[in-house]
Amino acid sequence: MDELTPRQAEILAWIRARMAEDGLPPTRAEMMRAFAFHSPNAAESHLRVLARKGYISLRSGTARGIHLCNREEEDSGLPLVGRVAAGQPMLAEEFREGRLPVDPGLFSPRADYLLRVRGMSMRDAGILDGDILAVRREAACVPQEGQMVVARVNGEVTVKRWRREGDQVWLLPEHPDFSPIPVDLRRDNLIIEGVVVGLLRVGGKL
Amino acid sequence: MDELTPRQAEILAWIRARMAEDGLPPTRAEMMRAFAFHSPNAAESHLRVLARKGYISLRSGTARGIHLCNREEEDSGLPLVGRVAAGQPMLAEEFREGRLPVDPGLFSPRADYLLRVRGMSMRDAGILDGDILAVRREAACVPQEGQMVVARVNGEVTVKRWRREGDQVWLLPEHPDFSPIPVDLRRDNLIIEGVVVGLLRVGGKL
DNA sequence: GACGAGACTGTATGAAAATATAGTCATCGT
DNA sequence: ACGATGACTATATTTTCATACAGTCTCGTC
Repeated sequence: MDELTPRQAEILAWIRARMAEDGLPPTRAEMMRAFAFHSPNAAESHLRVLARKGYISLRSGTARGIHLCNREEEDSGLPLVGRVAAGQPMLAEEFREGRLPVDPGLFSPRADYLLRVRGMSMRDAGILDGDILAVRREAACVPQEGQMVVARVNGEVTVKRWRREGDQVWLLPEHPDFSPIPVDLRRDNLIIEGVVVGLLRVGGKL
Repeated sequence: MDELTPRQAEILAWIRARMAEDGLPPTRAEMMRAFAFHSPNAAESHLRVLARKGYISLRSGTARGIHLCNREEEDSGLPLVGRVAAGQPMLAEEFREGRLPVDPGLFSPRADYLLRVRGMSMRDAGILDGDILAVRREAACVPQEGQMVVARVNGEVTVKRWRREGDQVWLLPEHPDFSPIPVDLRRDNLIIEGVVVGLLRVGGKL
């Protein structure tokens, strides 16, 4: 996919906006008016370039025959992250299990990604093995007492309830067979990967 | 909103499909070809009727200026049903708590509606009070052993695990404080309102 | 049996839209 | 200094489209 010049990007953005707004791709004449061109050919040649670079496709001979070639990335839904290896960033490609068609705004605050839960340590909070958590990335922000967080302790990712007493943090499981994880903020490396804002269970063992 | 004739409904359905398929509303000529009309005016007059009845709107003077007026019903997402009173149909307006932007196809089999859970009788299956279940309507179909169902026993709606032994059905809770509900198919009135295909927990007490 | 609504045919017409051709002007890399 | 590229102006030429007008044929109903 070729790079766009600023002008081309501007025009593509406008086309996107127009199509989102009123559902119909623009004509050359409409583009001409919008950008104060004095010739429909200015629009035509821009469309040609955008088509050549793969951002749109044009159906010849048809009115408003402009079709957006969607970047696969900004599709829709949220990325689902599976097992995360120690030391690797959360959203690294290797751990993605795909995307689920979930509206980020379904949760409040909105979710940034989905994480598949392993293990039963949060069973008594109604979170079972295989469940999918909706997670809000809360970069460098202190969680509320009792909030459920996705934390990374010395590289290891875990989902637990948050409790803090000064420099001492406790990551509390919700299952009698598991023990709280003590974290000393002065010694241990603690990263908050996000707070849990929702839960999704689909298929399988309902 | 006026009723449509079968022919009009057929044409509206085709327009919907066309627009979903290739993103562009059809022209009169395209409709003419699709329905083997011999005159573009056949298409034109159908569009006029659909517009008059409020199913579409037409932008005059613009190519492909057809816009679908979305029935609020089939908007998107799924209806969320709250407390259901005895004897009333599941999807009656009175019990709707609104709609959630959830893709029905997120679940498999696909969900038909969402139901908010009351009580803790399914706690040990990871279903808590206030949780939202995705339910697939399974009209007149026998559930699988052990499947979680939304059942209506003598008018009362409940979510339980299904177990059948001949004419005797047991609706099993998943909580030691609750007792199985015995249902005698010869005496009791049992309606399966659907099977549980997913779970959603959003906001609040995570 | 007249009447209107629904579902068309058949023919036109002008505006809307795609698209070609021939240039201008500035910028950038070689 | 030169050619390629980007961003246009200006004018034309077809198609493509929306849309009007004048009918036909078949129902159901009043």
